[in-house]
Amino acid sequence: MAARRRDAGNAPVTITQVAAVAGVSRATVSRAFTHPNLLRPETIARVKAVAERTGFAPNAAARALSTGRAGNIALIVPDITNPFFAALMRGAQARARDRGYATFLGDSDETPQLEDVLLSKLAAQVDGIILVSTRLKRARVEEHAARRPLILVNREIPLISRLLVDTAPSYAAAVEHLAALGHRCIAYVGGPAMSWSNRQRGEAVAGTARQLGLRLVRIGATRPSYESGEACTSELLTSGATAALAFDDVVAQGIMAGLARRGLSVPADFSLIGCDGEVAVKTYPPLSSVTTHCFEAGARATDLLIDVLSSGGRPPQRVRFASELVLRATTAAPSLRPAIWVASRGAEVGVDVQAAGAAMSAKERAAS
Amino acid sequence: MAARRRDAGNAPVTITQVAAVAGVSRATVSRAFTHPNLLRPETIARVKAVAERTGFAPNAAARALSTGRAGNIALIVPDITNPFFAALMRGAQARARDRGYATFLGDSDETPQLEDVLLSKLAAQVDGIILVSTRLKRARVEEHAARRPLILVNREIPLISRLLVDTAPSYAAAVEHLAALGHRCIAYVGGPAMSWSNRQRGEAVAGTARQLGLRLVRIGATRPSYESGEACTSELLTSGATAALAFDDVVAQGIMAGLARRGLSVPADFSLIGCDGEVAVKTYPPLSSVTTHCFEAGARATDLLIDVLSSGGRPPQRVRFASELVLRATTAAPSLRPAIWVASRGAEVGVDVQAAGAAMSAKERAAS
DNA sequence: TTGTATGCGTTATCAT
DNA sequence: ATGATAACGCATACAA
Repeated sequence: MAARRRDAGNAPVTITQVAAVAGVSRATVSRAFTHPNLLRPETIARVKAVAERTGFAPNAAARALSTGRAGNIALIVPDITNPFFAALMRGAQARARDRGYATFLGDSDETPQLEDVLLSKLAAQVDGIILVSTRLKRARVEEHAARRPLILVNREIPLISRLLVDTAPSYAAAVEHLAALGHRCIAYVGGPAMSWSNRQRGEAVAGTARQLGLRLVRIGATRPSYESGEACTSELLTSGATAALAFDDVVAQGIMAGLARRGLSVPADFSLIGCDGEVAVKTYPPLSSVTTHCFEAGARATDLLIDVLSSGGRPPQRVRFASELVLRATTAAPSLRPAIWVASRGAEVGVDVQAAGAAMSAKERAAS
Repeated sequence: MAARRRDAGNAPVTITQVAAVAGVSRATVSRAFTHPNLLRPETIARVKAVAERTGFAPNAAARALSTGRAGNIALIVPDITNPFFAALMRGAQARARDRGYATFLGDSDETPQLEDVLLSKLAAQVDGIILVSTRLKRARVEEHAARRPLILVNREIPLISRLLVDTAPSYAAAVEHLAALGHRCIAYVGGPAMSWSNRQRGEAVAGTARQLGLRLVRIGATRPSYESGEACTSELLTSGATAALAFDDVVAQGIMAGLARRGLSVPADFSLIGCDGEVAVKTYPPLSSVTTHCFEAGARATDLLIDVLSSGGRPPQRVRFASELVLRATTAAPSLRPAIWVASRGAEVGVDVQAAGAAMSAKERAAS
């Protein structure tokens, strides 16, 4: 029983106490909050007044136990600090709030194991789950989906409702844009191997490059991070490519820094295109990028989940979400001087930049 | 009653069913999960086997109702997409998971009203709340704190436990650093008026500037965003300052872009220092910045809350969290040519950059 | 329009 | 070491 926990003076006030004070039954108090239309206005007023005065707040657990509805959803993403996921979460959470749901947050740190743990723990107290860019293997996702209503964002599994941010046409357009500018050899700097988005983007780039007779080099950034983007720069430069499409803005931003450190300027020496649009507007020069409307996508994901919840067992939906290529200031005709040549020259000229970089790291190390 | 909801085929399996199949009482099943030490190993094994086979998962609502503990905490922040809060959330959520708690996410979109709504709705189903950088007025915070255990991050209210990321010494050091470089007039580009951090930083800057005989101009960025940072640039340049301390990295990043658009280079023409450290390492040149160790701060905040939860009514704690000034590559001796002069010259030279910017906005508008 | 009675699934007390 | 049973606070079918 719970009574023994009530040692503290400020025990939460319950429906029973409100009923006693207001001189009505517990059912009436309950109805005053959940079905006001069944009650006389004056009764409602009296009950609400007492509730206000006593500081009554419905016990969520009791309500959930009684109704079977928790009024909660869970949102599981690989990395909150990635601006794409952050914006998506923001949209999803805002919409959920507007529709009366509270949102659990799960950050899986890009690891399938943690995803699995989060999924299991959160499933117990939510009505449904939004699983974003999951790196979990299909069978495992299906098992979880069998237990709780679950929708996917950016992952394709036939019998599960899903929202797919369709970047393929935009990546194709991006390749065409680069070709039109005169680029003959381009690179795709990819993201996580298990990522549906990465496969989609890679295929769109490869297909279009083939059609247009462009040479394509593929470079892998395992985790979609600034660091891995920057780490790709050397490989990018030696590859012979004069332009690159990155898996996302964060990777592109890393590449921009890598190029700048080598004395190369974008887009004069190298052209670059990212994806998502959150970081892109904040770089200098502003990054040309495939905009995915992350915030709206999050809101739509919540809508889709709530649809699924209220439509007991209708066939799964497959919602496509459009993206657009937004040209800003990081693409231009290929440089006449090979970037790799400029870079090696830049290494000499830019000695103090490099040195400043090294000194800085030392300081950073000391500071942390 | 709940039975009528069970029309679907896959009703969740309960403790009662597991008990029946395993040939034990419900109490035993419960104990197998919560107090295994009270049971014979073979009994535990049998129960767990049945649970596994039937796919039993404890009903969180029932458990919460019975124990009075939800096993949840809530985290309320002004803006998830701000890298400081994103990193903090990540740390807080990770620690909470490790300590057996699930985390609700609330994004208040920088508005006190929404904060209030979130606080009220989430309070019902959590054991405690972490309220980050709240813009709510003190009395309101105290009311909420009276209902549920609640801790503050970066807000000072005497009787409530709080974690304060102490950036004052680092801002003071930053001012000293600029003075040592030879700057005589500096600017502080502030953040939200209701922000405790903003006040703290502003005072540290003002105090140190006074001590050192520096002229200080204060410029206000209402919301700590890239856009408002960029919007401050003109005012910054006309102010006569040769260096600026920003409220955070995001604002500093906006200023960097604003300067770049005017043909000014950092740090040659203008020195800049930000705060937080997440964005700072990703700009070019890398931004000198006060590192707040956001991730660890989040983890500590969770620890503090759980402390408060388990220490029924001990006196409130006040935890200070240190920060450090990390010098990267955005500060230097003041330019001999006034920045404002370079900027106006840059406006002519950089006409195509400006034009590109304008064209870009048009495209962006069309795309959205 | 309101009251009465019952059950939601779990945990904890008291037996055995 | 295990079983029987009474709460936990609320929502609803049913009665009035």
